[in-house]
Amino acid sequence: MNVLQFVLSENLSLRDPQETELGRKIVQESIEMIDMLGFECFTFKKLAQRIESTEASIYRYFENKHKLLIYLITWYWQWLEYKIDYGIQNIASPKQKLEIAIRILAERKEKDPTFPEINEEALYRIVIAESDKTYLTKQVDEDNKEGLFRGFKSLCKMIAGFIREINPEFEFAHSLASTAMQAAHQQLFFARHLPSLTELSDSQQDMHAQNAHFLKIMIFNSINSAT
Amino acid sequence: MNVLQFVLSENLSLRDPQETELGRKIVQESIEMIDMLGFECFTFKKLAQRIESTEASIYRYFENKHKLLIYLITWYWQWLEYKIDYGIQNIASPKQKLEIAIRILAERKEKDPTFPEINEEALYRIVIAESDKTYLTKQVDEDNKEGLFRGFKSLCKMIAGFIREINPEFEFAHSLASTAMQAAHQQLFFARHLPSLTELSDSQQDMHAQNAHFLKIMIFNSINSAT
DNA sequence: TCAAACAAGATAGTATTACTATTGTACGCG
DNA sequence: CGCGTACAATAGTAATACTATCTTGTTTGA
Repeated sequence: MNVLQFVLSENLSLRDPQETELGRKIVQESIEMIDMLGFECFTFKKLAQRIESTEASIYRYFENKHKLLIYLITWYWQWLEYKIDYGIQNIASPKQKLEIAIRILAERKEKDPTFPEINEEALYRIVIAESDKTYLTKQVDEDNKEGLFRGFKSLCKMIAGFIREINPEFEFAHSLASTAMQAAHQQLFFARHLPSLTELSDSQQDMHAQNAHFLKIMIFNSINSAT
Repeated sequence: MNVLQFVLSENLSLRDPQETELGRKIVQESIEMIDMLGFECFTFKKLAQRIESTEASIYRYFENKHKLLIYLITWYWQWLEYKIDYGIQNIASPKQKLEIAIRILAERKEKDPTFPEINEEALYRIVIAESDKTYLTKQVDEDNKEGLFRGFKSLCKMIAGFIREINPEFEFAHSLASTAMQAAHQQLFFARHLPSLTELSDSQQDMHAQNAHFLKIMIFNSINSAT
């Protein structure tokens, strides 16, 4: 048993994959496979072969691969929120809290021994390349009603809260927070695949620090604007 | 024949759809269908039924539906660039040029009689909901090598150019430009489907003006930052 | 004017995907 | 002992994303 585990929305899975051997295997191996193959080429059939189980068995945990993806992405956002929560303990200054949040958002992700079953580095790549696909669908409204996007929304609210603490007059706290959260990942994708869209470079060592620097400029200067 | 037509990359289509009746129909009707069904539910078979042609005939114009989507999105970015080019005629001040670009980027899109075959309003909705899918794939690097993303990159470069005219010291011109271009559409998507992520509201009349206002705050304050 | 070239319709076929349904079995618990 | 749970095994289906081939009708240019 784990020391810590996140409680994800009930609607995400048919049965809690953290509770059984097979469930944990599904989560663990699907991260590796989606990272390697990309979400479109990833199928339950291939996953079943890899974990030496059957398609039907996987379907008992996740309604379809879309829900599984949302499950993984949600886990990621909860993890980040947990890290930020932890990071701002005993810090009173809202500016400092926001700075810490940005740093954690942008920093390179490494294995977290608290969650031995999750390959956070692979999951991070999945978030960068696939997370938008969770909501860019025709069923977004139904999925949202079921609370499937709480992970992202919750962290956005937290960051927007820091922003409003700094300047309660600022009228676009949530817009700025969501824009920054998206940009944090998009810029890394661009750096790797469409480098002419960004100043970040995949080859530079401090890419993640540079990304945090960019986000800080964008956020802090926007907050204290005379509107 | 049209007065004006954009020259899109050769690699986007197997044969130029602007040249034939069938080609124009494919483009025209695919816009309506993707807007209505969403990209995943849209198929060449359904399109063929609608235009009373055959799947095989459509495949003679576009290798697959992914390329067709890129074709449409590219058309959109070229159209925006053309509108901005037109809008900044005889304007010398870089600040003003950037302001115009932001306004055009964020404003509500209406039918452009210059291009009678294209339903710009539907295409705009497609860009908002589907454009990220053009590059969030495992073949992004090959597609990029073929020059399929020139439309987006070109406009990004243009906007980054305005930014650097205003402040040549600013080190994240392209990052800021790409972030703003993405945010411009994302915020509208959020306003409609995930309203807790934005201050914009689908119901407010001046949503697009508000969006432009948000982007201006973000961009102009970032540019003149002391780094 | 005749033939070659091309556009596009008609038809058929394939591998894969995303499921659903049913049955059988091994294990643990009261 | 009997019951439920977990899961394997197998089969089947509709739809998708193509590919291939053959035919017809139209244009064109020598």
